[in-house]
Amino acid sequence: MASIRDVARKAGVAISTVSKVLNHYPNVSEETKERVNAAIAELDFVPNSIASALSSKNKMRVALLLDPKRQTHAIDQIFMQYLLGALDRAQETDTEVVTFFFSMLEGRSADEIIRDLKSQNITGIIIFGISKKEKVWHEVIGRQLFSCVVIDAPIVNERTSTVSIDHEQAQYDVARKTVLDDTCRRVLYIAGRRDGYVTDERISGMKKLAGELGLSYTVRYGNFSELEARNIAFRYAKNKDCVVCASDLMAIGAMNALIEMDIFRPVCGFDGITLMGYVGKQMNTVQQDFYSIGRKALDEALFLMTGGSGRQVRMPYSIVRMYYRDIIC
Amino acid sequence: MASIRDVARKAGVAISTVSKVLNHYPNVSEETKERVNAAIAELDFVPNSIASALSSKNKMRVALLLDPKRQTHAIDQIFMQYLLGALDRAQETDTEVVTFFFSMLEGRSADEIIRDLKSQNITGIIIFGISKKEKVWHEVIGRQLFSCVVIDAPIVNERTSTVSIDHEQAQYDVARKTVLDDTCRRVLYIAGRRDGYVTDERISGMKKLAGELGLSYTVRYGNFSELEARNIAFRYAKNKDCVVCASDLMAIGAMNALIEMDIFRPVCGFDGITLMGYVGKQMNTVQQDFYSIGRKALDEALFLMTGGSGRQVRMPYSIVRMYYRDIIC
DNA sequence: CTGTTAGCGCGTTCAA
DNA sequence: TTGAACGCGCTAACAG
Repeated sequence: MASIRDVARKAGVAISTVSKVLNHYPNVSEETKERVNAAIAELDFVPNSIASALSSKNKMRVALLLDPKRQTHAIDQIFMQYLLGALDRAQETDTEVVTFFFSMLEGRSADEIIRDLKSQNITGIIIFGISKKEKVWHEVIGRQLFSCVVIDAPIVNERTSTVSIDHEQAQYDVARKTVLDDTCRRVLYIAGRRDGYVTDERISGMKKLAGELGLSYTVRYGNFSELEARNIAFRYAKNKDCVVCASDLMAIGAMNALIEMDIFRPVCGFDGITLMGYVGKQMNTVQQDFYSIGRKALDEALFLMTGGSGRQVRMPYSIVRMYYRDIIC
Repeated sequence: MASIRDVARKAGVAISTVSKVLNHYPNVSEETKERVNAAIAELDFVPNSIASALSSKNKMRVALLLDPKRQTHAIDQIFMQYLLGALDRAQETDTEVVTFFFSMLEGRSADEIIRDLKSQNITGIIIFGISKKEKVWHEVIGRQLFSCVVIDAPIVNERTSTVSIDHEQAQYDVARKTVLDDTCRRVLYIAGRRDGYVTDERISGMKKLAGELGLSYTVRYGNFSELEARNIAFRYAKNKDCVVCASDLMAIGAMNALIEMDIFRPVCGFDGITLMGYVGKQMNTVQQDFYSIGRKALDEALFLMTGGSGRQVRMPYSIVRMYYRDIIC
């Protein structure tokens, strides 16, 4: 691998000059700039990112934090989209990124985690998925030692931004479509987990809709579990006109229960995971939503790391974020 | 953040001495070792991994390469397990890891990719999922400039190892159980993709079983698609006694077809994805398999990076790697 | 066994 | 506008 020194030699300039060209400094004449670029091209030179990170104290390194197993396995698809979006954007913006899973830091104190992160020169953290009782992480965020971006959790401070869709409105939209299509009056709403931030927002959406249309609705917590949703549907669906679920996985569970009970009720989910059926095509739009959130999260992290203040960022969402299938049985 | 110099000062030794105890060098007296460790503890010192990577030319940095969208979205769960396993092991062995997705390097030539990787001081690559026609990557591997570990693809050279389960045997086992439980004679085998490495191995397993038990079997390629499997089942399942699929997703598709046709046939899948039903519990064993493969892959990368020669590594697999459900309709 | 010295590859003053 | 020189934090010879 050619180093910056080789380039300097070949271009007949000093190392620092090459560095300046590389980092788009203002005070370099067009002529030498061209000579340097020519040398770079000829030598196939690529700056060593580690050396650069060590030298410039302000190289951005951000940690991506995922928790695949906290809620349910089946949302891995969503995390993948988050991850893909963030990594893509990281590459575009020339940002170094480190992937973590919650489990890798489990059992450690906030101090230990902070040291660990600092030792890796990490200045920004993006957290995909955090519940209300993740005490340690709330402390890490609260200390404001890193620029943090939290997805789907309303935590904002000087150095922390939150990125998410408007879950209340989204749930409202989805439920509304389901209810109106079949003129339902009694809704069974299967929510996620009590300790999840979005859970309450989604319930609010349901409540709002019920208020507007004068519906009756029952809320039960399915904890994003297919099995629990199934059991809930078994128990309550019969006297309802439709089932609205806070996740596709739970929608599958509910539907299976309906099939076994041999009754038909419209069911709708939320995430738009691919598995939801061959209808397929349009679901990809929803996948895109998660991808976009991942990208946006990285941008927001950069924003914070370059001095921006924490804020709330709302992302758009696809209305296709819904599932509905007639069941013939 | 305290640096190595602070530690040296506080312990009253030279910087290099601190470095030696940090890296567990042999020639350090117990006494100074303790003094240094005390200073480290007091100052809450954590070595800066970037600086260390820059300095020691042989610090291991390995790239994890995933391709979530190549086959089908629903196997994200498997990739997550791979990733988790590899990252966990990386942390345990103090190895730096960078996560990539195929899409991030798409369209680039082998040379460009190599430069990119080299510039990041990457010496090892773990590829989770590669098809026969990934020309560029085959070239990168062939050049033997990196220590490569390829999952589920039989590529071995001086610097390349392959890690996988015995797909032939596994498919044999799974199919055998399905066939024997219901004394089936005619099997519909829905394979994956023609360009997938494991596809042929699995078909061999099916063939071997058919030979031993004198079964008749038909092979069709479902390309790991739920929809295609569904169509195949619609077309061929009627005259068969059971359906053996190379993936759970295809098994779901096949089952749905059977339901719509209102006929019953045993169906079995392969991956053991969580979504496969509430039976659930035991499926986790299979998830473990993927996690273990991820871990093993990282170990193998380290082995190669420290001078080991490429080889084939076989991993054990759970027989629960199967799906079977009675359908009442 | 310990300390001194020289880099690793690059960013960044500060003179020139 | 350019370049020499220093330093980032650490590892790795080599002396002592």
